[in-house]
Amino acid sequence: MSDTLPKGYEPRDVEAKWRSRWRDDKTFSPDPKASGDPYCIVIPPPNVTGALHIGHALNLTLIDSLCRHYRQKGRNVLWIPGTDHAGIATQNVVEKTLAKEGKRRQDLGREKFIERVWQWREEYGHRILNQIEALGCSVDWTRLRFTLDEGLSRAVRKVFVQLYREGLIYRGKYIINWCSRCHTALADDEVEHSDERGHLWSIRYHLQDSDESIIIATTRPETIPGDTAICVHPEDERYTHLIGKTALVPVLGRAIPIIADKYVDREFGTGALKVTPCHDHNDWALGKTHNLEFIQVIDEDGIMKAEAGKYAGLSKQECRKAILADIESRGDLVRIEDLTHSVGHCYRCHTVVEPHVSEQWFVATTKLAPRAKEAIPNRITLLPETWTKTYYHWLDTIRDWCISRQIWWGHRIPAWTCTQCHHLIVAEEDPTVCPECGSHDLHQDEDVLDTWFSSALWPFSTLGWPDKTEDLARWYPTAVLVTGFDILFFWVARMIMMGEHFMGNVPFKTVYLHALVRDAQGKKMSKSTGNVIDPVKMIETYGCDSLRFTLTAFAAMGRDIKLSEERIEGYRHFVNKLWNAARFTLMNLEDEAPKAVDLAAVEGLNNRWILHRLELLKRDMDQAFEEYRFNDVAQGGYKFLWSEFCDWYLELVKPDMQSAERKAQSQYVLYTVLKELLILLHPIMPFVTAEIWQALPGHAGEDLATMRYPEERPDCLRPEDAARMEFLQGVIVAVRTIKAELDINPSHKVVLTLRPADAGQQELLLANEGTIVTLARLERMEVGIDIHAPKASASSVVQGCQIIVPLKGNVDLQGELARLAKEMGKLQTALEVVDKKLSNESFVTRAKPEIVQRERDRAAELKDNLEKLTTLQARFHEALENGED
RNA sequence: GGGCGGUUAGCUCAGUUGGUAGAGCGCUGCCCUUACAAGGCAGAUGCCACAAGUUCAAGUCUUGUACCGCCCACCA
Repeated sequence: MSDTLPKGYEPRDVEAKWRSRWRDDKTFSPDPKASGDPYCIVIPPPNVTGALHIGHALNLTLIDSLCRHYRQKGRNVLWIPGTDHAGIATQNVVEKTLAKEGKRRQDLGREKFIERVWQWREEYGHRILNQIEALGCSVDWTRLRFTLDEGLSRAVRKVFVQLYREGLIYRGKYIINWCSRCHTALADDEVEHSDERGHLWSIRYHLQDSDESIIIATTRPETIPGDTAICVHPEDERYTHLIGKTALVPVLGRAIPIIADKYVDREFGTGALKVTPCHDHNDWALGKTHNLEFIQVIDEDGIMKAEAGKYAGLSKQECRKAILADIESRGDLVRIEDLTHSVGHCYRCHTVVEPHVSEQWFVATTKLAPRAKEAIPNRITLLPETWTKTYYHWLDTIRDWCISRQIWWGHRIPAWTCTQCHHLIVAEEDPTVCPECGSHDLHQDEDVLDTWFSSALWPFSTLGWPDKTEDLARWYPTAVLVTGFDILFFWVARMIMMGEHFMGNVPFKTVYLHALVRDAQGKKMSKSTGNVIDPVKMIETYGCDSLRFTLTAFAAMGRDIKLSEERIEGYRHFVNKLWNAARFTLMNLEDEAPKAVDLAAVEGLNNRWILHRLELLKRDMDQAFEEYRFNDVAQGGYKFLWSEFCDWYLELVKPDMQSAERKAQSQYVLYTVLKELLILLHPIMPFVTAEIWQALPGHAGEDLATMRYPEERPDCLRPEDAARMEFLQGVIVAVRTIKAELDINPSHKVVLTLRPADAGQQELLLANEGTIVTLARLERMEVGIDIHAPKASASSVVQGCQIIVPLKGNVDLQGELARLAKEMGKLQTALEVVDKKLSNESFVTRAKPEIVQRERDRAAELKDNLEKLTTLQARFHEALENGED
């Protein structure tokens, strides 16, 4: 006996031990020259500001299980870790800490502030990395990257400059989304819309030199000073006579034209619309097509500008009040209605986003979109497939991507303006002199790039691009991208665009979009709702493997995960089960590894059966990984370990351990099955499996993470033996059921009489007498096709074999009658169903012959079992009436 | 308005190519059988949302309906 495992599994110590071993040994740092097909995954880089949340945990667990699995399969696996500088988010965090000191970033100045952010990152930016490690991720720490590190910054510059030269990056004055709190432009998809209750004000605009007037409806009266037109539908009879006339802006009295455009919805409001090109996206478009005046009245801090006349200097909220009061006092406020309308908010700080006109940089994604669209499904497999339509739709309706941000933390835009001649220089290296006028007085653009700009380069920049590195040649394109569907547009689509453009090839061959993790009620987890499950806490409480197994078991493709702590607790039992199965195994092995035997020729139905099941499991799990059916991977392992290995095989093998002739080979089978099972489970639960592995005789000091997937053993596939085993299981279960249902104590040893259906069954039963006696807990058993049995017996039939348990003395005879009746009833209805099918002429002629045959076999068996039970029942009645036997 | 998903046991969900409905948790009863009481054994519970269609055969394929959820667009 070589029990070196402690009685209880202690995840904390074990996990710490293996984490440091994997780190110190650089176990997951592959050599690009090593053999094996390349398999690379880049981490979706978490924000440096971030703490590991349950969504990361799911994402990283799935990626890690893939990496570990394909490493076992002999692929040359590289998983690159890293973090994202997260421009706005990080700047916000550091600004908050500054605010506690009573300072603003402007007080420090740009340079000092950035220094401060780096300093913050040095201190706190590693938290998320430690958490990634705590989750057991097999990343290569020697290749750790950061979106703002030196190499990636070079990549960003090169990309920017090239796109600029190709005309795919341009600068221009456009209406963009402005967050006045973050003080920066936002891309369209950084704006989150939500419905809010507001008001719709109907306001009368008087016509110039006329008594006529027109009533418009608006939700934002504060923009009235910026009105430069009124627009109606060209076919709206209420207003056709006014088209071309001139109206006056309320209070300010400025003259504006009344124009017509089909864009106007006649049903909404009054059917007349005020046009404020500088403060509304649609009005901007109207302004462009109708060549209107552009008057900006709200500045980037939300303060009314001089153009707003008497309202200048007011906040936009104050202005709204003031202008409404003025309009009302003139009798031109016609109506106020409640209105629920959607309002855009900053995805970072949730401040209401203001449409704002300013000079910004754009990537012409409209030009890059077609190739990215066509990549799927031709060069990239998108899973689940259902996202393809959504992806296409987004690319079809895409607008150019606003990439400049008016913040300090990020990649500064490599563009300089000559203060002398205003020449614009875009260059990879900082220029010192203006090529036009020779001036040295150059001013770099103040803006930085959208964080997602550097993220878009992640799959090749992390591999060393723009240098021609060995890594890049070896591992690009990467194998698969695993991420949440919420960043399909932010990130995935843009990586495809950039990969195609700069590498001439897609960045990954497969995209697997996993679900969102929700709470038990299906609500999104959020700190404010207070329904978050903290993975770090879960790891501490239940162990990392429990958490990982739970997440994997629920990761069915295309479906959200509803998670609760109870489920994690539940799967901890599974970890424990594995641990104890291993302890049992070790207790039954010697100090040395058992001597190998020819597994294809091994004796014992138990051994042949479990080896057969193991072969099937190996195939199934491998296939499930290939198809990203993570839930099936987990379920397959669960079922095998618990329902087959523990519930049956370990019980079946116990007698062998007392048997001189069986012991040696059963020890080897037991050892082999456990070992291979550990390998199979390792990708999902790396720690507990690694710990058990090194405790196995012959494997001391070994690291399971470096072991290969078990070879197939086709000789061990024995469906006939599996069927025999199932028959024996059926017999054992039948006896247990009789005992349980007739309130016979399970430990009460009965004499079992078996009347097999044929010689084959008889032989099988006799050959496995020990097994049956032990597992059914018998005094002894008697076998014979016509063997005598007491009439006062409980009975059952399994595959035609009669199971007879004598009911001597104080037993519930009525109970047995009821039990028999119930069992026969079940058989009866089943038989009726099958008979009905078989008597259906068209079924017999049209269904596949093998299906028909199966039904016939089934009918025959049901009929046979039913007849036998009927006979047994008759005997039982006799016994009741006439006394014993 | 456009798109997508869901509806299966009390709860949470699996159900690959159509061929006898499954798991976990929970529940009931019995059992401390020396790996595990975080356990073992046995049991109960389903008009697979509704309707029509295709088919010998539908949880599975087609169409429609209802309810729930998500995404995108618009919202003066």
